[in-house]
Amino acid sequence: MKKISSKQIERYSIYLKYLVMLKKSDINEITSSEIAKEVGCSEETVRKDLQAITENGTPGQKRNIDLIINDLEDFLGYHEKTNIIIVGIGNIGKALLSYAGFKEYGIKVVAGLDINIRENTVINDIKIYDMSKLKEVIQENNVTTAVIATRRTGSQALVDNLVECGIKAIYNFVPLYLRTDNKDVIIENIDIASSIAFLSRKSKGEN
Amino acid sequence: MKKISSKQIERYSIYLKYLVMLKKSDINEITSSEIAKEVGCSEETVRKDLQAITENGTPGQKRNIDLIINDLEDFLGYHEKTNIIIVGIGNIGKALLSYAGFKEYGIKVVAGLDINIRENTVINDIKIYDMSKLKEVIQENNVTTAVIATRRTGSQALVDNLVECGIKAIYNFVPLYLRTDNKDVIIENIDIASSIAFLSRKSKGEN
DNA sequence: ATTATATCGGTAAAAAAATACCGAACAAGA
DNA sequence: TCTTGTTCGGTATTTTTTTACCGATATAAT
Repeated sequence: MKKISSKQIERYSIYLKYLVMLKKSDINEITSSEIAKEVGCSEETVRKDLQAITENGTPGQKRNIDLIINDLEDFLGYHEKTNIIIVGIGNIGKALLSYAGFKEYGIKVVAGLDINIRENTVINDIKIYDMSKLKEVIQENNVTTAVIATRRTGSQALVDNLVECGIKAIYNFVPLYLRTDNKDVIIENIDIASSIAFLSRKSKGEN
Repeated sequence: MKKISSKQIERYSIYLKYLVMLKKSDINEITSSEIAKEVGCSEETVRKDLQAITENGTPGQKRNIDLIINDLEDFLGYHEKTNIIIVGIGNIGKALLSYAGFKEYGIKVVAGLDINIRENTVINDIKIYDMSKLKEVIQENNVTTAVIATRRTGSQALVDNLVECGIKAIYNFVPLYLRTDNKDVIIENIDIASSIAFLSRKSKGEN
């Protein structure tokens, strides 16, 4: 299979949302050019994107939306059941524990972790454990994906620890660039405040 | 000034975090190749990146970290004071109201907004208003940047409304692809759950 | 002072991504 | 059945991004 660029992946997610929306309006077929128009890229780009992950359309015929949606969801991993843990139960951690949006992407938060946790803490039906239980929680739940939202201090050590425990994917809300030498592990660094600051600056023009 | 690509911008943010970390260890000078090694890109890329936003270094001499940090922060907009509002005070909205990370990027949350708000609601010293006050709040605080974290329903209409009220930058946590035809307005669509699902799938290999 | 070392910035080359073009194929209507 | 209109997928072109090369220059050691 051909390599798929990150920009392509972003577009997939946009296509999907658009198609799902159409589906709700009982529209069942669509052409590449219609998608292109909505998304704001060229018709050819859409075709090339779709060719990479779904079966070819028939010339002269519109594409079946259900089929595309299914293949997009497949590609984006929504059909897989994903167990995750959330490490760091501060403001963001708590919000994620209660976030309703996970379900439809197949994500289940199986546990939260933090330091200084009282016994039997539960948020939104999710049990919160003390950090000392980290390895246990990961192994017993067969988790390979972790979201971290701790303070800066010790976050790189936490990453090392998570990798050690068998975590393969880390979604990082700590405003630091965290990394690992382990090539089997992916880390995605998110910095909300930084992104907003830059977005704002960009909107003010002086680029 | 030359055009700066989005990948470049990502790297800037990584450089900055690395340099700030070094600074804390009382390191004051650095070479492009050292940065490259840390970040995992080529030495030439780092130089080209830096050339675009900071003054040239001197051959044979290491670069002054403070200088680079300052120019990076400038470019990324951290030195500007940015007022923002948060629309939609659910889980994520609340978390953002209490998020400590904004300050160091020059961001100040001046108000929250949602429907069905009781009079005099305050969270983390930030006043929460009813949506009916939207225009008022935006204009009185001279806000041009909004974060939205509402439900899906009506979110596109909200965007249209925000644009109407003079908002120029929207950071969107609603899991929909929201857009505007106004070319002066930038919208950045974030979908946490989708990103995590895809990250997880990617880590499991079958790409 | 001279030489060795290592960095610098600019340009050129390579790689990757987006876009445009084109003949072929299917559907619909005459 | 034949014609017209529209979409399809593959290839070619352009654009963007990354990487590599190169002579020049500053520092440090001899």
